[in-house]
Amino acid sequence: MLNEKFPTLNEGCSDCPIRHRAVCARCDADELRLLEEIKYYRNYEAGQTIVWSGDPMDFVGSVVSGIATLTQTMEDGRRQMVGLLLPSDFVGRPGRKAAAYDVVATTNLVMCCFRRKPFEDMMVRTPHIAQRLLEMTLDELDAAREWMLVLGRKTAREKIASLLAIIARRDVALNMARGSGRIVFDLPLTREAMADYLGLTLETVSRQISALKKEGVIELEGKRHVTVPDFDRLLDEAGDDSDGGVLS
Amino acid sequence: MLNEKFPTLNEGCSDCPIRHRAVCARCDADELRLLEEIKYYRNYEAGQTIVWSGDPMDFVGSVVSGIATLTQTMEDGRRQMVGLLLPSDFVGRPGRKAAAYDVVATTNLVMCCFRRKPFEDMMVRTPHIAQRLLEMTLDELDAAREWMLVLGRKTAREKIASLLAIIARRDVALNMARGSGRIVFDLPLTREAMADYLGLTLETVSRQISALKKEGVIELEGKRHVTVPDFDRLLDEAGDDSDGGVLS
DNA sequence: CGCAGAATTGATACATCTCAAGCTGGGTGG
DNA sequence: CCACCCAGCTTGAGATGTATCAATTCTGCG
Repeated sequence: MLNEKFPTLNEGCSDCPIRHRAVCARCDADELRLLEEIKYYRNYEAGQTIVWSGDPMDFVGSVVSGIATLTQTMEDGRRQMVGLLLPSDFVGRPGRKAAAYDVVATTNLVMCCFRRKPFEDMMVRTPHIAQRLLEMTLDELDAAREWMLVLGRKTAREKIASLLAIIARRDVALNMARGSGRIVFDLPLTREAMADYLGLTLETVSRQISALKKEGVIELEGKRHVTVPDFDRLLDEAGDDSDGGVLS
Repeated sequence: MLNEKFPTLNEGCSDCPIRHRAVCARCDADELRLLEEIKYYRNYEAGQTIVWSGDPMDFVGSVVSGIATLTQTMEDGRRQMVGLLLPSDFVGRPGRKAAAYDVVATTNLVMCCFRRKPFEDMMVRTPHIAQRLLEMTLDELDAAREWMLVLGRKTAREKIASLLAIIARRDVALNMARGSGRIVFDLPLTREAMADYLGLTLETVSRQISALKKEGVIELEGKRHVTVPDFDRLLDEAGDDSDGGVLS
């Protein structure tokens, strides 16, 4: 594992890139100090499995950088991705000893880990952590339900457009690269991972991406580099309400 | 609205049927007393919509008896159920002013409601409530992810078997009617609601139920009364691991 | 160069949807 | 009391979207 692949991390929480969004977001300086005592960083390489479903999991943590996936696998090998973990997302469930899903790093990944038991103890004494975790879990539940609509009712083309829209939206939020109406980003997933996310085969994913490209909804450079010239058009293909879908 | 349709409710929490499973499960006597001051019961008839997606929602609450559903609807009318609410399940999201989904009573329903603002205030002061809500939300998230596998990867027959297994399991837990290996219950959903849950058409639901019946996996009396002679056989048809699927 | 993993493209099979007709059982009004 | 009605359900026949199987092509890399 080459250290140079990963950003050097300052151990302090105060200038952590996910400080204001992760499970620690509401903690004050004192609480952060307590967290710093039980935390440690861990690096994973692209493709590496972080834990297997059913295996004991003695830590919980936050994705600091990179992308991970949660997937479920049936006995005969059918796979369904059930979560896409982006920076600041939480991994693991307090109170649960074994992983319920396979957790896989799809890019190089840095995690901020807490040993499970000390973290659980701290949660009891620190309402700020539990409050934030509740908020994040409610958001994840909304996202999961949104995805149920995609899986259950959308066509293959709409599924692809929905996924592209999600990734595009995230990149706009991160890079603030508005200005032109064009959105540019790299797909963080292989065609197969996209298929697992969308409940499709990788061939269907490939065909639909080709179709969207041919019709000018997206532009492709190589396999992964995507340009969306007109985001509203993409949303339209996704079958979403044209408004921002504002909840809360 | 005929009162006789609904059970008469003792106003006290102490002998409430969902006392030990709902959001108030961890509350002590003092906390319960505070909750009692802001709670009120509300009855809904089968088929009645409790709130429409997007409408303001000035209360949260628990299902006391009966069954409700959460559904999302696309502009063109495609519908996906994203939640099935059973007794003790929580409705609404603290901090959110408008409903994110349509909430519909599919049977006569009794809800224990709390006005939103007082409940939110109380949550801040009462960790027991927030803790329990976190636990329940994590469980719902697991259920949603389980359902994503069903929607994304299972065949129509497996989907039906999965739904029957869920309902059967719930009834076993409630009625403790073990003894013979036979499980008997009534479907609380129409074919159409089942279709909305499973991402199928109602015709496909009907055909698959007929097939399972013809092959002896289930027995039917009328349209709704189901007998499962061999639960393991049903689980097998659902494509689930044969073990109990024990998590946590 | 040549290999391997990732992706594309084609031909065909098949599960589910769609459209359509008919059935069933419980309730209602004549 | 019976005929009718209607929502819920079943069943059939044909259309269609996606999966499956198979052959190439791309791309980066040792």
